[in-house]
Amino acid sequence: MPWDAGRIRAIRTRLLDFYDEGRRDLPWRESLDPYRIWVSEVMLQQTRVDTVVPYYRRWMERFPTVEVLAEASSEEVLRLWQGLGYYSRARNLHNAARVVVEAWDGVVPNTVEALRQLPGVGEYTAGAVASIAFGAPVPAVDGNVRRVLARLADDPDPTPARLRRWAGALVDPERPGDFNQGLMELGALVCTPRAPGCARCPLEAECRARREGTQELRPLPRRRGRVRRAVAVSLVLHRGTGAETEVLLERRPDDGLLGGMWSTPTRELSPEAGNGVREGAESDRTKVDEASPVLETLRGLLRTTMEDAGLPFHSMPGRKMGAAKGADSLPPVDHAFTHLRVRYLPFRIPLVREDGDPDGSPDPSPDTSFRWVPLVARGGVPLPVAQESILASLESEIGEGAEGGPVP
DNA sequence: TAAGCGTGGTT
DNA sequence: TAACCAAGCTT
Repeated sequence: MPWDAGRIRAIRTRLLDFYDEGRRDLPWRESLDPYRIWVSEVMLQQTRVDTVVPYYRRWMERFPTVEVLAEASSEEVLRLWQGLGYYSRARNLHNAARVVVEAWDGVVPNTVEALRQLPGVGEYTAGAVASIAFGAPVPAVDGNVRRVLARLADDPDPTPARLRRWAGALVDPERPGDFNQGLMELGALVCTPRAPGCARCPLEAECRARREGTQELRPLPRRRGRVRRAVAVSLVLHRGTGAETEVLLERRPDDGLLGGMWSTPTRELSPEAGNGVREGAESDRTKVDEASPVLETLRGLLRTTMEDAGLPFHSMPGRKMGAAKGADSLPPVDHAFTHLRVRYLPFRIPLVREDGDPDGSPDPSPDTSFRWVPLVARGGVPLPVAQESILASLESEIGEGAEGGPVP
């Protein structure tokens, strides 16, 4: 343990003073309601405070209690999370709310061990909720705390177990929630990853890295894996005209990338084909000649989509299986995930309903994951950012030539 | 233990 | 443009 009892007392006092004077006014600091603290901690996982604030306000307006959240549909829950990323957080929070209502009679459990059992609640979140909402003298080690402690102890790469031990010894038993938030606040505002403000740090006198001049080298950056690159074809089937336009969307499986979110049917190119496309791609539209792997992928995607959604090919008069060649490309959309960079190549195909043909473009049967959704309102379904972008370009394309022409 | 999982801001 | 980062969790 790098600090004796006297040092620990000094750290507690100075940190709590710092927090009392400099704490930011944030919406989740307006009450100690465990549910509200819990939601904020989940939203803040790997996400900036400024980004979270508006989401948090909307969430609390719609889901003010754990009971209200538990009764909501997963569709609406994801819709309110749309744009925040890491969507498993929303699914886990929703499921955890149901657990709290059913197994805990609607009362959020007050121990680290019990909180830890809830889906989406790990060691950090359990400690944060237990200390902030319930006053439990337990540590809460996030990225900020890791950085602050690594510098205080001048340890290049402290293990999680060591960090928990240190934080547990330091936490103020009288005000554990404020102490833990103070540690995080210090990391966020003063003890920053680059150019830390040591001159205004309340713990400067206790900081070994500062004394050694190594503060900017602590802690060691986490090495990250390679970012995979991919090219994918997206099929934008639409029917109707103008404000009545609808697009065919598919709900993605609950596990994996963008789980539970809705999307135009999309298929990745093989890695080799994807590389070829990226090398040749310059224009803002995708050219598809007969031998193009893009066209092959689009053909396969079109066929399986029509089959799976139960749409008859005669809803594309004169085109049938040749419909893919008649597809119009929309502008490519480049999107970067944490571990994946995708170039989406969207193609649109209008499905027409001939007079007297009631099966022109029927609704998919309810047991499929497909649905026709109004383009303008997006049907209220949750969409990933890249899909919003694809649908926006369809809107602007359809808007031209419709009433009034393009918007100035 | 390491990889998978989003997005937007900053450098 | 690319790399890096931000109140982590799950498998």
